[in-house]
Amino acid sequence: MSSPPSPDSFRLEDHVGFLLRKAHQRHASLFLEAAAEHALTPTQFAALNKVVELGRTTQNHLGRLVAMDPATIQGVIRRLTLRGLVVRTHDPMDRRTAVLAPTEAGLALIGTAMLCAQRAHAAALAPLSDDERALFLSLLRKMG
Amino acid sequence: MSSPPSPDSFRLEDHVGFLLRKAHQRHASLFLEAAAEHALTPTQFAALNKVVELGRTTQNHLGRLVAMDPATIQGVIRRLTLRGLVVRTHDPMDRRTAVLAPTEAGLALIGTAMLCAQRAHAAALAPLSDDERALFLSLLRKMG
DNA sequence: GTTGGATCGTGCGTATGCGAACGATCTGGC
DNA sequence: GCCAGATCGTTCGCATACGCACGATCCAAC
Repeated sequence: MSSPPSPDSFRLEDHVGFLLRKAHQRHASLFLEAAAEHALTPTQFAALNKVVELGRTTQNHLGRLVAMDPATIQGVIRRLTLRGLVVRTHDPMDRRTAVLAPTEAGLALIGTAMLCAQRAHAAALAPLSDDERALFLSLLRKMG
Repeated sequence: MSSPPSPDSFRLEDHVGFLLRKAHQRHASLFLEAAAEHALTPTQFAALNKVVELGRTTQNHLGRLVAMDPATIQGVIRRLTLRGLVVRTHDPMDRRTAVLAPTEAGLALIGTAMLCAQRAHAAALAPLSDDERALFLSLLRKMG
């Protein structure tokens, strides 16, 4: 039934990938603006937020929770550690792992950072009505 | 009314930014799998697709259409040029610009690449019903 | 206890993505 | 004709993002 793709029928602007890329870029831009005072990226915030929530985790485990592969989470944690927001220790029971925990500075930062995240969240969803927002979020969650 | 964010009330998993990042990653992964035969990234496909559609464009103009800033589109076009999918010429009327056009190889590739893109599109939307897909896409478009 | 497979973190290479600064060029107003 | 400001493309630096290969370590089965 569907016609084969051709320069005439194919519309890049109707594709999920393209729309997701644009929406993601837009949120990232809004987040960086909202969190400019902390110079935190959305990725760094996600990682720091999870470290605070868990109190104590393994690096790879954290990565799985925030959807970052081991190579990516390594760089993110390195930058958070350099800024003194997270500390890395070692588990004598498993010498492979890097155990992460928030520092005082990390705990002090996360509160206002959450406010920035919520501003970015609201700004990104601004084009939608309340009903649409709830719907959009539930559909996004289904996309897993 | 809303309580201040705290480690208790704040849920990263409910935030647009986090969900958008995950959904975008998922689509990118599905696209790379679907287009593995061509070794095309979603970004490269978007750029190539638009070059074919337009036939002839300026580099920055193309970048605006596919939502890539000048620094990004430069690298994307360089890689497409190196692979012989796009040619860069110059407009004698405006010697600042780089005029882009698809090559024969680019035109030959785009057809099957579109099929790959549609497979990735369908796979990414697989968790949603038909109605949900249409709804999700329209909401995504509103997010601008 | 040894060993084979799994897991952890790291390093490298490559591809987006963007801010900032830059030289080259065009354009409008004079 | 000239000049101020805009536009074009490039470069650099930094931050995700991921595949791959690697050494170190753990664990389970024997």
